[in-house]
Amino acid sequence: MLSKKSQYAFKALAYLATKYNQGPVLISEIAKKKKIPLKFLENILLELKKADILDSKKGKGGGYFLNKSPEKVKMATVIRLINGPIAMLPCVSLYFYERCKNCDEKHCGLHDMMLEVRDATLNIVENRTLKDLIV
Amino acid sequence: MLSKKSQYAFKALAYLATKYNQGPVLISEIAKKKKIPLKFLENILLELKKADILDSKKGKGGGYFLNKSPEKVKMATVIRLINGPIAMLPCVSLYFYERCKNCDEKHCGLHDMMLEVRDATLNIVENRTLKDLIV
DNA sequence: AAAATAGTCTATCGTCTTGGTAGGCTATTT
DNA sequence: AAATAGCCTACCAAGACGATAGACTATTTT
Repeated sequence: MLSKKSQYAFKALAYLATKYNQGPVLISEIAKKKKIPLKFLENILLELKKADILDSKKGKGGGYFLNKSPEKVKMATVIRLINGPIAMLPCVSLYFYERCKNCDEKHCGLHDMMLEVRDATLNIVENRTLKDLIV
Repeated sequence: MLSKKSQYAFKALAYLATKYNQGPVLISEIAKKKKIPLKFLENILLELKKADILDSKKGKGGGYFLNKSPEKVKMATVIRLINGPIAMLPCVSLYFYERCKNCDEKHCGLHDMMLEVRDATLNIVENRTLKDLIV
């Protein structure tokens, strides 16, 4: 399951995507329009900024805005950043890989199955972007 | 990510699948062979029994055993029982559905995308069984 | 320069989940 | 009756999750 934080992140990003190239948007505006707790949203946006997905401007007329066009931000990137691994097991994760203890990956049915699930999922989230969030 | 509990469950079930129709297997045997904390495994097996996946026998010569043949136990069933929802969002879950607050499912890009992910995943885990865990 | 604006940073907090343990109880066999 | 082996209830520590507080810094306006 995606955490609430991830859902908030996607709502905020979708909102910013609709405002792309229209200047900075206030955290408070996003929080109000998307009904996200303000201070919680602050943390999320900051994290997205540190990952170079967003940029910000301080002072009057400031706010947050997308650092690149919506179709350049992959869903997979955001999920990994805010939610963590996409795979169902560490031993089949690309970005959060960990070897299985007491289990030979070459002869593990669970491993093989979860690898399939991972690929099926990646096939979607690696090929969708923030642009697809705007309906 | 699958919880450690789920991974233990699958290891235990895979072991019991290899012993299908060979009489009861001691919890302690499974725990030892699969390196699972004994008391924790007790809980897991009991849960699987209550869900009619396993059955047990008390007293000498007792133990746990599969209640039906390995190919009749779907991966999806076990995941839902031990791990919870398969979908990434409550609003696209079949068995744990919850309506989205402040979000119209008919016009939500995230919803549509997560529906795709869910279907891709279900397509695998609904069509694989414990039999596929044995290599 | 001062005041206002708006993001940044650090810390904290209550609650729930996760992983695991303990110990007694009950049913079945020998 | 004694031994075996699963059943049940309770508990606990650590960490994750969702959220909040408050002080700090950078930028703009007056």
